[in-house]
Amino acid sequence: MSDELENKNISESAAPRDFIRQIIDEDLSTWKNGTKVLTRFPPEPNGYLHIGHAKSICLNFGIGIEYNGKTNLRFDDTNPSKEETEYVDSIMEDIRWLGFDWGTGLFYASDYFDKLYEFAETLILKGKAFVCELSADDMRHYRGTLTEPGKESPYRGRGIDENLDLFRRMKAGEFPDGSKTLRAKIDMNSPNINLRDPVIYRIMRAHHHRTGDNWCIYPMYDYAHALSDMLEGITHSICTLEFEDHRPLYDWILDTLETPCHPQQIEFARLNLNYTIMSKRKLNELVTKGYVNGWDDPRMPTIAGLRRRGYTPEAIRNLAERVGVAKRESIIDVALLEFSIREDLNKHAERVTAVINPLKVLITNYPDDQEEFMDFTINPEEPEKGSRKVPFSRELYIEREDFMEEPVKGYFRLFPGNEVRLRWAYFCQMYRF
RNA sequence: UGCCCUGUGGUGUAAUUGGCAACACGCCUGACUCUGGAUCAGGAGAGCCCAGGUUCGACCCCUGGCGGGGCAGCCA
Repeated sequence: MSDELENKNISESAAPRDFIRQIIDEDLSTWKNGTKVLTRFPPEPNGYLHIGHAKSICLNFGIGIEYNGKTNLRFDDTNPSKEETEYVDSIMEDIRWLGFDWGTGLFYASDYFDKLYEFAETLILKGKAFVCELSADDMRHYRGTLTEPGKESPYRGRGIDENLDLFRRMKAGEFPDGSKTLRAKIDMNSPNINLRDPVIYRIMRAHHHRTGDNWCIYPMYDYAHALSDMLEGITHSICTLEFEDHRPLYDWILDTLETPCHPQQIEFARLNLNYTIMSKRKLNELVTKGYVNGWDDPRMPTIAGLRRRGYTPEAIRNLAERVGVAKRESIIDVALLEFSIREDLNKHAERVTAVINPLKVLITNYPDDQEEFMDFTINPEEPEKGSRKVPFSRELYIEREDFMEEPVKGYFRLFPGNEVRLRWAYFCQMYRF
């Protein structure tokens, strides 16, 4: 009995699994995180979500649902100079509209600013971070190039106490913007540029949408992201390909801090659609320069735009499922997006009829004084939706396109001598016109 | 010319992980007097980037090439 059940489950879940789900299956079988599966969707609130984000949302939240796990929504708000609350509101609305729910898992990277700061001091105490005074320009020169190793900053050898003192004073606001940074002490000779003593804190006096003016130093993405994932106990941190080279840094941060949990970062290829702009920067430009009427302009590939355009959440979710998940960069044909909405609309949209370009038809053998109401099925695929009544009489109108005086080959609609069926009504034949 | 990733029909994604390639979209043909942008039935289209190697046998393993993408923000 139990064997049967097991086999059934196996065969039912035998549908092609993408490599991420395969990794999760494997982790579950090796009991890596027990039975826990916790993902997260971490948008930066600096723009509206677009169809590309939808793929990531469906992936992350989809996994949360399938594995009986959860998915957190975490706003990655570590750069106050470009983030706004208008965006966090729109992002939440769009995710809900797509049909997903983060439950109690709503967070902001800024929720962790205090803890992040503590971790930074710990790094300094461990001799793994130092305060650097190189200018942005100098730092770039010291970094080396893709083919040449970098040079160590002259400030790299500072003592722990001095670093700690300086970092505290950075936080206290004693130094001007850009004058100092806190850097991880890793390896200036690394072939991976992300490991050449990356900046983890910068001084920036900007009003933060949540913490106001409490801080004048803000953590960098790599540092904040790894630790935020860790603090939430994320098991699988799914992101796009361009962060692949950042994974060693992600791991270095958690390993060096010897954190109690260490999420696994997994990268997949983002969605690309032909003829479609998928860059937040460019979409932002379209909006701010007034080329379109806002982020929800129906011409925009944003979730809000698609919604106004008439797309349904189902259609978008189906698209995400159809395009799959893999690591190779690809460009999906918009025809697939269009197919998804046609399919969904064909299945669920309620039909009504209208004659745009009318052509009068006289049913010569139908009584002049009679009128009856025909049942028009609202949606043939969903008969439970019932029907509505439409009058039928001697005189009625059809679409001009449905008639051709001289039919071309293959024309099956009304033409002299031809008999056709009037949908949901009678057959009729044309004698004169 | 450093490091990382990637290379299967037109476009995407698969192949129970060594036994000669499936699914979806698109395309073509036929059927249908009730949405012809629908439905149903068929079909064409890749021999898996290339070259060696291992093996009875490789899309799946090894070696070497070639192609595509990413990385030098105090952005994410």
